[in-house]
Amino acid sequence: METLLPKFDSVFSIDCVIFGFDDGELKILLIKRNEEPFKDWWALPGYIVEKEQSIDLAAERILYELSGLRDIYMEQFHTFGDVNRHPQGRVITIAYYAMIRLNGTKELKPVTNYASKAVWIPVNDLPNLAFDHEKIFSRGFEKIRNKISYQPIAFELLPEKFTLTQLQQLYEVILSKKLDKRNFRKKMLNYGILKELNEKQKGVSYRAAKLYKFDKRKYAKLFQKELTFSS
Amino acid sequence: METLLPKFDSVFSIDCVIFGFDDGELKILLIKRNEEPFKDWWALPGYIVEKEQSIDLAAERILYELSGLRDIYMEQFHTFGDVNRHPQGRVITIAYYAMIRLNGTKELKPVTNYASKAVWIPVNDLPNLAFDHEKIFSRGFEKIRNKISYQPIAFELLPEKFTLTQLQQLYEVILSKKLDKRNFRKKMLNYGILKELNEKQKGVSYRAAKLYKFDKRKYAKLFQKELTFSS
DNA sequence: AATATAGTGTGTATTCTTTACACTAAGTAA
DNA sequence: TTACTTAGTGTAAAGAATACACACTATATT
Repeated sequence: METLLPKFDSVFSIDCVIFGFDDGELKILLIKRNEEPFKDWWALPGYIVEKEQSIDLAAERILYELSGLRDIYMEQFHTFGDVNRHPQGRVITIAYYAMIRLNGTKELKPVTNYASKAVWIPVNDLPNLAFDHEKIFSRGFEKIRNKISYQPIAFELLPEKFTLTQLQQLYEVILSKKLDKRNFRKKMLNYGILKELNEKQKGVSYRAAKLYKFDKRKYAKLFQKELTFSS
Repeated sequence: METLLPKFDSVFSIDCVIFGFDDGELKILLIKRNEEPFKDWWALPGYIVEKEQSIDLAAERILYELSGLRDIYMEQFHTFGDVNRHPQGRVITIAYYAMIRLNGTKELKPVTNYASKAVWIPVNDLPNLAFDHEKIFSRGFEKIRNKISYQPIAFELLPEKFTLTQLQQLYEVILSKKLDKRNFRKKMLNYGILKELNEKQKGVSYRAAKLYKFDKRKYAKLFQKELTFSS
């Protein structure tokens, strides 16, 4: 039966735009390529889909192989299919994004040698990237910027316990815009998806802020409501 | 250089979910397949991407070949890549959607014989579809339902001149929900993106309604504003 | 000519949400 | 104890969303 399909040499690949937040900066995960083409260039972690692997699983595998990161929930956001996007032939790439929390030092270690290293780079300070990866990144950034305005995705990027100021800073970074402190806090607290903890920030040389936790259960409820439309 | 890419027999395809609105019903474009596999089944218009064609252009071409429709602006919404979604091998499909206005009788005529015919079918009355096309359709429907709540995409589906009642009906169909007439009209008129015409509906056996036109220029302005976030 | 029918078109009060805006409180460091 | 830095807080005003009911008008029917 296979013979019925018209064929030409073609390949599917996956590229991942993985966001992290650290030090007040939004970062993405980049690898240094250790293969032609674009050997020694910076690139999004990405590789070729295997024959017997669904694209979602391929995405997980590829991210793991190139960075050592596992169990990251990624979501597909766009497929890039320009004819000449890859110098070696027709490669269509399916782009995924994820947001993860950087617990201080999350170890990055490629487990294949397609990449010589993997590092977090601030989005405001990106080097030139291989292939059309700058375009892919931009689209991914657009995606989360858009999404954050109707879903509180920011929590995925923060440590488990965070201050309201940290939360606000993250919104400001993603939206590229200053927000009013009082209104921001009022709104966030009103959503009722934050749990106030009996703990305070430590190690700061000024008044320590209260710590909060994201309440997933309440969020699930709220979000259901948000998705309905009233008369 | 081509030889560096690891290969297996694989194919990209495009599938299109094309929405139309007619007679108070939301419809999609289906074709009757004239090829194995799934010969004589209903399916979304879709086919295989050619070697030297970007996926966006391939989408246009494929839609044209299977339905005779041209110059339809389609947007990619998801890529489906389960290993066994196609019985003849590994086929990853990139799904596009569009919304178009059915000017009474827009002629549908496949120009290849991959399809024996193309027709509009109400979304509430779909037959079984080939491959995983039901899944693809659902996802596309979700997409427009979601989108309509923050962008007035409904205009793309209506004739150039329409009444507020028609507009409301379309919203109700897409959202699967009744809306309040007074509030709906107030809101729509408030957006300022409707141009009232000096014409009335004709051929109805009751009081004729005013006709309106969508004002694209004002919409562009409004939409820019919507995408910004205030403090 | 009168009437039935079916959809058009309209206003207001209430509640909720969003915005704009500036000072005091608390903790740390010298 | 003072200087410094960030945390934390309230209110008034404007705007948006909701709930809700009846008179008007064009046509078709008798």
